[in-house]
Amino acid sequence: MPEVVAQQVKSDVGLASALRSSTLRLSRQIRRQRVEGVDLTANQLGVLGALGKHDAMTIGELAAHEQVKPPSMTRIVSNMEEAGLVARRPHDTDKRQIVVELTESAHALLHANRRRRDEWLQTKLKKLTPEERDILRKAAPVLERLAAT
Amino acid sequence: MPEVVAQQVKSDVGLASALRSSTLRLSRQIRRQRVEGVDLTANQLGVLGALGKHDAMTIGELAAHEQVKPPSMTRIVSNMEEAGLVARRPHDTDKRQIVVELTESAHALLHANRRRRDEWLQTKLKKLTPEERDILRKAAPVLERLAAT
DNA sequence: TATTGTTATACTCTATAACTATA
DNA sequence: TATAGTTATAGAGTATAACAATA
Repeated sequence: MPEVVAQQVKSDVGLASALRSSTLRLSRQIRRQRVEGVDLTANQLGVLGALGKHDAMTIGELAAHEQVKPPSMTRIVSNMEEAGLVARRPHDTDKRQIVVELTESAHALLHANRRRRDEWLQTKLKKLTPEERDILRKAAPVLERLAAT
Repeated sequence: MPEVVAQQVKSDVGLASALRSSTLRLSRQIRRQRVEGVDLTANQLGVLGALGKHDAMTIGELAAHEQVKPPSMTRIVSNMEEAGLVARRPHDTDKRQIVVELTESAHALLHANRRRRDEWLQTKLKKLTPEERDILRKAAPVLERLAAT
């Protein structure tokens, strides 16, 4: 019954509720799409994503970002280093700190994951009507603004 | 530079990419909003959500849904039972199976979480322009359709 | 003296294998 | 004989406490 949905969405309460449920559901499906053969833990994926954005971070920064304690992050980074995903190097000025960076293969993995998810989403978008795609095209910049703040 | 965004979104590739990144980012922020004082593990939250949708599920169904092995689900359910979130009862016809249901307080918790997230989203929506909200109102049913399939 | 990261140790969570009850 | 759930045991991951190096 699309009328019900449309009516709910007229109010701001209904809009928030509709956006919440569809965003959460869609995100779960997107997250499921990733390159096979490489199985990482949730925290490893988090570190990968954080380093993909911030380029270089210290152990402490990564621990705070992923909400784990420093000793745990030491271990996580060590495992990822063994797997060839990250590299440690000394901080430029503060010799106590350790800077962690992504390796080339980790960058490639991130890129491949992103591509796979986009391809999956594209096939889903193809199943919509042209009018629906138009609506989403207009909504995309708004959603980006909503997510950015 | 909004022009760049608008131009990217003209193609289906750009639309998929924009939807992917904004959906994932927004969902992370939504997930962060929840009632305080009640800290549950990811799997406990998953069980809570699954039971919220399907009302009553067996241990085996929950294990498959949360992608853990039956012995792990036995433990998860036992912990949640101690916390007063779920209750076990025997299956109506098959005495081997155990049916798990949410307690009243778990229903209340789910409801409170949903409300908190909606309120948070509403304050974010208020910061948009009326035109942007209109665009989202039109897009909401499309997003629900996209997430539903 | 404070801070960053690591090591040592204990605890929690999950999986595999074995067991019990029911189909 | 097969299936659903539980129990026993081992392995992976995280946290707290103690430690080393540097600020």
